[in-house]
Amino acid sequence: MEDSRAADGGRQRPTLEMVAAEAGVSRGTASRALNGGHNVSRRAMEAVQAAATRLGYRPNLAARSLVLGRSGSIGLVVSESDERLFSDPYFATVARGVHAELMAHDVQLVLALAQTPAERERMLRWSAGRPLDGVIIISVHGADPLPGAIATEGVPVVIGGAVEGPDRDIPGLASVDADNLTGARSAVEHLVSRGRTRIGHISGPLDMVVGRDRLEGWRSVVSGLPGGAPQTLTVEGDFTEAAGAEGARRLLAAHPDLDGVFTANDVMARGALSALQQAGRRVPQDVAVVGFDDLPGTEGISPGLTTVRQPVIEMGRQMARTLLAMVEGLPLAERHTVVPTTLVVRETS
Amino acid sequence: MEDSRAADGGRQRPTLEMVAAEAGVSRGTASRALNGGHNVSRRAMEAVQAAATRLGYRPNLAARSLVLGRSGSIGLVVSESDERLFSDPYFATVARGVHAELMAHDVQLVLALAQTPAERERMLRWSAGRPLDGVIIISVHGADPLPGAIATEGVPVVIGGAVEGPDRDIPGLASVDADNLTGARSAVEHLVSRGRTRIGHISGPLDMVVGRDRLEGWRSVVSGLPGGAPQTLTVEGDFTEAAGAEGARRLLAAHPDLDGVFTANDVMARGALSALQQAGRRVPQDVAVVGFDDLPGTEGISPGLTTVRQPVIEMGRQMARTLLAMVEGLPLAERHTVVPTTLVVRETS
DNA sequence: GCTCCACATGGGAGCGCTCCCAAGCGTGCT
DNA sequence: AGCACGCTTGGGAGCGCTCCCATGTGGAGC
Repeated sequence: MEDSRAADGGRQRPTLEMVAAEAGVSRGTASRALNGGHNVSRRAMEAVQAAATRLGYRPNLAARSLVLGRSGSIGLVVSESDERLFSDPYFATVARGVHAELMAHDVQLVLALAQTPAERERMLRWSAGRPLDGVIIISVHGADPLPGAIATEGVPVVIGGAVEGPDRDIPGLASVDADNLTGARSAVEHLVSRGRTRIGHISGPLDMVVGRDRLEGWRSVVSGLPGGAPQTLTVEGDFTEAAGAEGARRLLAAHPDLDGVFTANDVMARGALSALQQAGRRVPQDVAVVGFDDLPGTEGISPGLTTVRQPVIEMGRQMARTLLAMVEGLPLAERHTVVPTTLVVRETS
Repeated sequence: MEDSRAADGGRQRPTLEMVAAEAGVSRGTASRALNGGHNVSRRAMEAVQAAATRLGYRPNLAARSLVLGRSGSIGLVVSESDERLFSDPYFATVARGVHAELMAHDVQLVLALAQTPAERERMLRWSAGRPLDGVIIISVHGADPLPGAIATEGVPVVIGGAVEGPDRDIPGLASVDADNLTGARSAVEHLVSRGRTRIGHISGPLDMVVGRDRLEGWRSVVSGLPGGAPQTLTVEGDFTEAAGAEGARRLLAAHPDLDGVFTANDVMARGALSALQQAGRRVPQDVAVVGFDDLPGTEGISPGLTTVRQPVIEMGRQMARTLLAMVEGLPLAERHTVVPTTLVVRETS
C-alpha cells in the first residue's frame, strides 16, 4: 500500500540525531546517556531519556553492529536433516539450554541446519559476514571441516561433543561434552553387577565421536567378561527408535542368550524395549536394558528406563556461556569441557 | 590471546574497497559486479570475482543491512514456556516448515520466546530495532497486544493461528490458520457416523482462539444429539499428555456411558487413550477416540490414531512465504489464510 | 584572584556498504 | 564527418551509530 518499498509505518523512524535534537543536546551526549551513562550530567540524562520515550526511539541495531563489529546474535548449527533436527528431543533439549543462557545475555539465537554443501557454505557466509558473533555446532559427523573453517575466519566456535585431531588446537574453537567413556562404562558395569554376562550394544553412528566413545566404554568392560566382546555383540545404530528395534532384533538373532543391552541413547532404548518384548523377552528379568541421555520430560514414560544421565540443558547453557566468553575475548579456564554423567537406575535393569 | 578485543583472526578482514583495489576498479563497480552484475563489463566482472576469491572476501552484512534498511532475518516467536516450546512437537513442526521456506530465501531464523514481560519487551526492541525484518508469532493467548504492537512499529507480522478483533484490520498483520471449526466438526460427525452418541471433548486452553474454535465445532454437532451438549461433557485441557489423561478420567467420572472422545490435539489423545485403557475401556469398541493435528513422524505409533490432519509443515511454509512477501512490500492475495483439514481414520474409531 | 583539574559537552571521523549522478567512451545513425 | 545515445565507470553522499578529541565550565587549592 502506502509506499512502494519503505516498509515503514509511514513516518520516519526516529534516530539518535532526532532524540538529541528533541532533548537539546548533541548526538554524542545522547548516545552516552542512553548507554552506560558515564560522563553525563543528571540534567542531560533525564532530558535524553524523556525525549527517547516521547519519540518512541529504538536504536538501530544494524548501525550499532556496523561500528561495534558485533551483532549480538549467535548461530546454533545442526549438521542433520531437518526431520531429525525437529524431531529428536536431544537437539531440542540442547537448544533449550542454549536459548536460556543467550536470552539472559540478550543475545539472539539463530537456528540453522548445515547438512548440504549449500547450507554449509551459507553458514560460512553468515558467520564470516558478521551477523553471527559466534557459532555453536552440535552433531558433528566424521572429520567435519566446517567448525575449523568458521573458527579460522575469526568467529569463535563451540562444539557440542568431542573434538579430535588438529581442531583441538585451534584457539578459537572450544567444546563441551559429556564423559561418554566413563558414562558408558558405568552403564555396562551396572549390568555386570546385576549378574548379566551377555551384554550387547546398539551404538550411535560410528562416524561420530560420541558413537565411538560409548562403544569403547562398552567394549572396555565387556572384553573382560568370559565371552569377550565379539563383533556380533555390537550393532551400529543412528539414534532413532527404528534403529533401536532393528538392533535388538539383530542382537537377539546372533545371541539368543542375550541378557543385557546397552544402547547409545534413550530413543534407541525405547525401540529396543519394544522389539525385545515382541520377541517374548521380559525386561528386566530376561534382558536388562540401559540407555543414555535421560532427557527431562521423559521421566514419566513407562517402564522407567535405567539410563546414564547427562545434564543436557546445563550443557547447552555451558556451550552458550563458553561461546559468549570467547566473543568477549575473555580467557577460558579450559577450552574443552567434559561433564560427568550419573547412572540412574529404574525399572529396566 | 593475540589481541585483546579485535576477535579477528589477526589480519584485517577484506572489505569491498580492498577487493576493488585488487581488481583495479572502483568500489561502485565492484559492488555491482558482486551483486546483480548489471551494467558491468565482462572484464570487470571477472577481475572482481577473481579478486574476491583471492582475498577471501565476505560482504559485511551489518553494513549492507544499515544501508538497505533490511537485515535478512526474521523472528519466530512463541508465547510459551521454554519447556513447552522445546517439547511440544507441534512447535517443532511449524518451525520445520518455517525454517525450510526461510532457508530457500536465504533468510535467517531467529528463535525466541515471548512469555514474560521482559521477553516481550525484548521482542519489540529486536523488531523495531531492525535486525528483524518480520516476525512470525505462534501460540497467541487471549487478546495479546504484542502482535499489534510489533505491526504498528512497521514490522510485518504473521500469526500462526486465528486473529480476532481489531487486529484483523491492521494492514501489517496477516495470519495462517487451519479451518478448526470445520475440522472439529468433521471429527465429531465421524464419531456420530460410527454410532456414537455420548461424545466428550477435551479442549485446548480456552484463552486461545484455537481452543474455542475446536470446542465450538464439537458443540455444533453434539448439541444436535439426543443428550445435547452439557457442560459436563467438556473438560478444558492445555494440550499436554497429562491433561489428556486427566480429562478422560473426568469425562468418565461424569459420564460412565461415554462412547466417544474428541480431543483438541493428538498429544492429549494419547493421554486420553492410556487413561481410558487404565479404566478398563477398550478402544475403539467401548470408546472411540479422535484427535487433531496428525503431525508427521507420529504415524508409526500404535495404536494408529484417528485424527484431523492439518498440514502443519506446509502451514509453516505458508507463514514464512506470506511474511517474506510482506517484507518485500508485495500485495497479498488474502491476508488471513485458512487451510482446510482432512479426516484421517485409523484404529481408534 | 589565579591556576589546575575533573567532569560535561559538541561535533568530526569513520564503520562497510549501496545508491545516484556525472563523466567517459564507443557505436550507429543521419 | 558529426551527433546522439547507450553502456561503463568512478567517486561522493549517506545509512545511524560509537569513539575520540578538542573545547567549555565549574570548583578546589594555592
